[in-house]
Amino acid sequence: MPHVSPTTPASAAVRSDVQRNRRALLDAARQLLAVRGDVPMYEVARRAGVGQATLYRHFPDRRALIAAVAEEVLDAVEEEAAAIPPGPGALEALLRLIVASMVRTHALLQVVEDESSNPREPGTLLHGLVQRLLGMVAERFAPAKAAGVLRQDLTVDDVMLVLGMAKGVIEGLPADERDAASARALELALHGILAPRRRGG
Amino acid sequence: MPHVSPTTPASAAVRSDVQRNRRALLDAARQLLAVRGDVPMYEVARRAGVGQATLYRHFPDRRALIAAVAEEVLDAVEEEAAAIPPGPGALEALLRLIVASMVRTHALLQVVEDESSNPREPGTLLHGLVQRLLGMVAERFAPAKAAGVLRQDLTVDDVMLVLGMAKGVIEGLPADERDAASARALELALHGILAPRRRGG
DNA sequence: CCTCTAACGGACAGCGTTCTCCGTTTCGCT
DNA sequence: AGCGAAACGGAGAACGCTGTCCGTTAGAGG
Repeated sequence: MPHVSPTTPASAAVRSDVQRNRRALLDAARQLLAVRGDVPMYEVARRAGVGQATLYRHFPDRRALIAAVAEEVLDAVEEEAAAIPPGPGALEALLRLIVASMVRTHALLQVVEDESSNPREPGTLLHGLVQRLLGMVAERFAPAKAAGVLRQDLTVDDVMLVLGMAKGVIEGLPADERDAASARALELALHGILAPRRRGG
Repeated sequence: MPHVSPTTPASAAVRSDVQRNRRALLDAARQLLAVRGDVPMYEVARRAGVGQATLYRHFPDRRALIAAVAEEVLDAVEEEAAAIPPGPGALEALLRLIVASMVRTHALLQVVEDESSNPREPGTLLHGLVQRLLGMVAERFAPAKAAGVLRQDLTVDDVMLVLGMAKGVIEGLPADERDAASARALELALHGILAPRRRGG
């Protein structure tokens, strides 16, 4: 059997409708996840204009869909982050970027939640994404700390904690208030709510 | 009909089993809500050792039960808060108290979530509790601000935002890490993650 | 144009949860 | 002890959601 039968190409090219549907599903999911995190699967299918079976053929379950959306969002964040000039201020800029993206999709919120719940446990579908997020932050953390921009007792975990804090503010807030509230929250996390100290204590 | 029939007391005293069951239900709910926020109602009934119908007779729906638990927790917080010496530092102490209680029950998390989602909309079952929480904070906010302990651009809303941030850190975290993580988060929110400024900027 | 196959879609089975119905028990009073 | 009323409990109806089944459709190559 060194050759294949006529009508069965060895490795079939991806059919056009498959690509199209996958795109439609991801777009639909992203749009719906922008508003709420607990979107029913059939809503996603409906919005994408496909049957539920198609959805499940592309993504074996709910988590897989969320992960796929989150992955695309992370891609976008990474791309935007690439435009940030490296240096002590890069971490702060990255945080603003991430929080702004969290406002736009609950998929990223899931990633942040997963990070805080089981930081080191692999096996989760989201784990790879958590690692990516962690990596992006860690990369900018070191220079910032070295330059003395950050408190000296700070760890990367603390920075991730800040993302968890932003999550708390965003979720359950009507969409049109998320931007302002999360920006303010990040501002508070960066500078604190107490009056500036005179010295370095 | 100025007098009542023998077997129907005008305003019946609360039957002992009613009181007992109500207590058992609230205790069961509080214990279960300490771990997770999405406890099934029948679990609460089972833990309390009563039937589901009894649960629903006492609390018309899920939200009513949560609200009742939250109310008791808020009572406790208020009592503890009374022991805080008034003054500029009272707000910070109160925040620690509230966050510590949020760690111990998801009922309070619900209140905080409700606060952020519709701060001014009455009608909600939790609205009264939100008001109480808001009141407790506001009471200590003014002195702190006047004493210059707080940043001068700060509003009470910002302080509530800090509670929302703590919520984000707490929820979805395994119970045994909540204390440390939320305390650290509060610390960050109070002082910020950036290095101390030399002057007052 | 024809055929083969992979992909599709709607309907539905299954599940976990909320809330209700109704026969039975318990309380409080005499 | 006896009685009426109120509260109880388990069983189950109703619901929303997830994930699957199978007859039908449509893509791609000959």
